[in-house]
Amino acid sequence: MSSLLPVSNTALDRRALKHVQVREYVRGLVSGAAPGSPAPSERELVQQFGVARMTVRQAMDALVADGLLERIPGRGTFVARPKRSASRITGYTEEMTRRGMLAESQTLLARREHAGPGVARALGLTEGDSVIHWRRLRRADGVPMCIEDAYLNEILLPGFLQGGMPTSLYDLLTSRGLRPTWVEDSVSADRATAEEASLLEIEPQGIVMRHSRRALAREKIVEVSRGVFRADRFTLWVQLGQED
Amino acid sequence: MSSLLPVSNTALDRRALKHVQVREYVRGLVSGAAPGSPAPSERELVQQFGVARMTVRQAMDALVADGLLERIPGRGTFVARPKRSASRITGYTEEMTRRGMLAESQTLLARREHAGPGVARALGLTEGDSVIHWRRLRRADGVPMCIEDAYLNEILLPGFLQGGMPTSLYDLLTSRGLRPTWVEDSVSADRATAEEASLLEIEPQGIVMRHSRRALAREKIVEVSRGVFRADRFTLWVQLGQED
DNA sequence: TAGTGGTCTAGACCACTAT
DNA sequence: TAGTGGTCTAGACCACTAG
Repeated sequence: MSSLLPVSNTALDRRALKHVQVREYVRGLVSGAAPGSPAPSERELVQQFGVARMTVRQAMDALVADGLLERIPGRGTFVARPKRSASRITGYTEEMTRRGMLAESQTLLARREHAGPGVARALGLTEGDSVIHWRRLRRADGVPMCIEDAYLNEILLPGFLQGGMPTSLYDLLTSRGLRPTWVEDSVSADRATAEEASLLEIEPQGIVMRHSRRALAREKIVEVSRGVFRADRFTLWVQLGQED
Repeated sequence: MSSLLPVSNTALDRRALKHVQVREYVRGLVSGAAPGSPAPSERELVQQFGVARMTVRQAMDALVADGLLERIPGRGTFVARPKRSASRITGYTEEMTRRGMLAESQTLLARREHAGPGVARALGLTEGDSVIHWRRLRRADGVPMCIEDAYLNEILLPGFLQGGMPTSLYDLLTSRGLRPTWVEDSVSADRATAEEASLLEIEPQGIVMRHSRRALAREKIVEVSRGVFRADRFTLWVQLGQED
């Protein structure tokens, strides 16, 4: 089904596990291939790599579990068409960029505070513990879009306030290995307060969407935030996927 | 680690695959067990079932992939603590019940219509195709909460309008094997129209949240809906999870 | 040291698909 | 009939953990 390569091209590297080598070899073949195109058969890979079939199956199992390959009994193994997936967990900058808008932020406040009861509970800390409070006015294509208050667990982010504030919190969290892998969001609709209306440049009592988020990375709460969005310029989109 | 059972208690049923039998046996042991408690060791199961170790590993691999078990090299296999997962895909009835409220619905309209351009595109049909249009006023604990317009692909739901309308659309879809496994939602905030305000029993121009959904089952669009929620009584909650 | 999971071998038979 | 993936065997050696 696929052209046989000389063994020298797929020679085993003694330092790596065999099933990993087979897996990564097949992943390379498959990445970029059109959905439905055939992968090498298991017995073909047994020949190429000189390993047992169970070893090849272990490699292929991983790729099938990843959704890259699809097995069809009696026919072969094929490149799977990408499955519809759930929304990626993003912050404001990434989300607006994805929508083709220019994301800008203006820091209104960035300091260490003692956690009040609400923030402490949300961050899983004790009242009075040190937290980072970062308030920004966030624009999209130059127009005010959102006022965001983020509270961060300072223990997880030492030196955060010294480092010069980044544009994207999520980029920074990613670089520290703390990109959220689970979030709980709530969204409601309300009228803006006078201060909010002024900052967002909307009419007094104008409609806003209030967004709250608790974000976890490595089973720890790294971010708690509240965002107030102009309802006339913001629609929330969410995709949800479920197995079976 | 676990008490040995007489072989007769775990005798092999010739009609079922061995790895499935081992898997379901272990699943039974594990369900309800406290996180962290040990599962039988692989070699123990080899003895009990009289199968090869690779067969036991195949069974355990499935449970590990399901997130029920966790392997710790050198120590054993243990009941994993449940991982935080994404929101379950639900309809109104299920969601309100989950929140501890009584969900009731009043059908305002249920009929076959010819799809307009918007609905046709959303359902992946051609303009003029037959669709089911179902409009309901939905209450929670007796109070109006939402006006929902659902459009359904009639080809996927033959005889739908004849069957007596159910309370829960998602229960019906589930029973027909068409429970959505992927949805795309959008949520925005707005002022109610006069008709909406009247039905929802809120002040004219009161604030509402507009929710739209496209729902897929078996790679086909089964439901397209729009809901208008009273903003004073409804907050949207979403959990999102991501691997790594 | 005994027990665990991780990896790997070299076969085997089956049901199924395509030619 | 030849090839495929699905299942299964009966061993083996390794690194690691715990008493």
